Amino acid sequence: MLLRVAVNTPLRRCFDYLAPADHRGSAPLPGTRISVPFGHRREVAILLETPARTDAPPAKLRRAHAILDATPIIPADMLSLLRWASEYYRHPIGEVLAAALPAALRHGASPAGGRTGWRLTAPGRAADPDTIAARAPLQARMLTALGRCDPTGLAGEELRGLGASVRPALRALQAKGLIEACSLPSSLPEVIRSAEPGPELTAAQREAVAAIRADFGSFMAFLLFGVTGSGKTEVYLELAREALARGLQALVLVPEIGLTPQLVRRFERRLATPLALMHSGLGDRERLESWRAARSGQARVVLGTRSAVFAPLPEAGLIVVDEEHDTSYKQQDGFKYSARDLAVLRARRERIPIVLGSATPSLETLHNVYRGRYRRLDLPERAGCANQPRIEIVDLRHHAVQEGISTPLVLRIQGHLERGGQVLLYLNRRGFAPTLFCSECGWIANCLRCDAHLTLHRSSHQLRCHHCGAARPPETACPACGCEVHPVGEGTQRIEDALARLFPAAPALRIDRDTTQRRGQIEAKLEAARRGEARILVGTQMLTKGHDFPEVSLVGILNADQGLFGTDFRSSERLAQTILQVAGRAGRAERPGEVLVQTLYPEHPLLRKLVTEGYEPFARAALEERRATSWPPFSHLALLRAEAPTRQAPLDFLERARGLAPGAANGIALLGPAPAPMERRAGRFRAQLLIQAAARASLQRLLSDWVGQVALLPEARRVRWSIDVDPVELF
DNA sequence: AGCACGCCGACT
DNA sequence: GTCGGCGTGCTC
Repeated sequence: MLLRVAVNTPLRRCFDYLAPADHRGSAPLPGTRISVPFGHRREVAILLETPARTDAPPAKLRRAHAILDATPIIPADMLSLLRWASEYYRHPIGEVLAAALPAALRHGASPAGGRTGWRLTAPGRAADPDTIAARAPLQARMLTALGRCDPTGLAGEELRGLGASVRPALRALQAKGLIEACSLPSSLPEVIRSAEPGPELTAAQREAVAAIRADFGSFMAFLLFGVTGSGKTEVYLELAREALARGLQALVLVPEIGLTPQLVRRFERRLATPLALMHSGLGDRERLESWRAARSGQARVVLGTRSAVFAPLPEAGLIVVDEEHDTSYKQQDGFKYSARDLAVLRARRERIPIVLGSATPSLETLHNVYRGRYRRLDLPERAGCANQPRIEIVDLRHHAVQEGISTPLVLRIQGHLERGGQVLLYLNRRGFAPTLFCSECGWIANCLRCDAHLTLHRSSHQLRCHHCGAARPPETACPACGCEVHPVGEGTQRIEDALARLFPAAPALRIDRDTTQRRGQIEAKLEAARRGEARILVGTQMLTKGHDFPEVSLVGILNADQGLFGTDFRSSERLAQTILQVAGRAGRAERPGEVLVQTLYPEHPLLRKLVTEGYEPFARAALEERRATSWPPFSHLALLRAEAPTRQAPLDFLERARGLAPGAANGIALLGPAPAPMERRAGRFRAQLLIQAAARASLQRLLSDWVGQVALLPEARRVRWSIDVDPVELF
């Protein structure tokens, strides 16, 4: 019997093995774990099929060590989705499967049951801890503790509190036959008895729920297009409740930064059901626990970030993707999948409805609505009678600006503070100033390893590179001419300083990656902000995603221009989404909100459209622009990237790769090779080749042969390269 | 990607 | 005489 398996390696192929010597009976099913010898190592591989014959030379064919599961660890439908994704994103199947499974399962953990722990054996129960207390006090304490929890047992972590070297003590007790490993019940949190009632739904919310409910049991993709504050989460909760009532599981995906303790508590309280959480902050053990809870059906709701799209759900009934426009759904390294796109595909294959929620949907999703692929549901009103904030543009060419804050904004801040409102200022730049500059000779503080300026961080007295992390003390004088150097531009630190001078009576709070490095710090800060301890909040992205500040009545966007003329075709879409997401923080309670957007280009047509007419007219205009210029969603992209310690190697590799591609046919254009917009990063030179195709199918046809050939190029060995299908970042 | 093999410089 | 630099080749 032959076993064709996927091994966790970057190789773009499968490997065939003979069944283990002791194997009897029928063939194992695809998705089963197989322990195999691989080179000089032992690997846990995943069975893909049991072919009748193999092309492998007989001399190389080896025997698998063991078949590890009686039933597949990956169900057939998930395995098929993953194989499809491996093909579509051109990523090696072994790594795709590895990304979809908790690492612990590749290290021999059991897919079933609860956590492993320790409990007393019969001799252990009979033993008297006091007899060993003198020579082995830790072992004695363990026996006592396990005696109290007999026969359930205790987890290793629970025993850790008893002393320093827990592991050897456990091993000694096990060797004496006093304790044994056992399986513990799952550690899901205590379920709250009764679900807390939610607010009464608005008419629009009720309509949305009814429309989606009518499609339970079949595939349909919905765009829940709800302005910020319209209560999309209430719709998700109601739908999840409906799924639970029907005995189905719900999968809720949120952006990286959106999975906050408040959101988890809200789901727990309102649904009164065990949740499985899946996010990057989990350890191997916790990840395994969540995976088990989802797979056993014990968890009825799975709440997670990107990778939760691969959660096993035996009774899947509904998928929700909140803030579907968020770019964190696209994995940026390794297996570069889009969790949002795979979620839609998963819903289609499992014949269940999927809800994509956003106040600022991606142009791709809107395009799918306009051409009838997705059904649209609107939540046009803010829940709880708050009005939409009014957005105004401040022309930076016609107003004095001190430290990045224009006079009209200063006056407006003053007004709102006097009336007791809270003010939020958004600036997508950390640090004190974007760089240090000599006005005599033009010298600029540059990173030695990147094509980037160093950012001045005054509080830590450092120049830091935000791209490679390098840091050094700032120059006191220009190294080129000896003249004085000055910080140029504004970062959040500098704004914070400026505010302290402009509004000494109003305490300000800065929230960015620099002030919230420790875990829980951001929660504490947000809580302080919500309690109104700070009158002015200054922050980056972190401040804007999903957090509510009911007392904020004025929002200032300090540097809109970065997004207006960015390097890629998505810049204006991003800017619009950022402006509206930040604006959404204003006026959530009864107070109407005001938003001021500072710009040097108040006449920019898309910005005007956004401010005067709103997101959708903006989006329609932006889509027209995309159509005219043949960018996605009116074309389909793949990006071949390469990097190496020399400038030439990536370009040579990409040039050879380009030469392997069939000539410009089938509406396919090859753009490049060209150096990346930031050519040098962390000491490596980067370049890229963009493939643009009129149709997804022709792009896939090209990639299917080409990527394999590219991988075999001798030049490929001299660079680090990767392919990104449907790239979100073009640098 | 790992990992082993292999072939040339500075140390005991 | 060996430790170890990273080029090259392989993983059923």
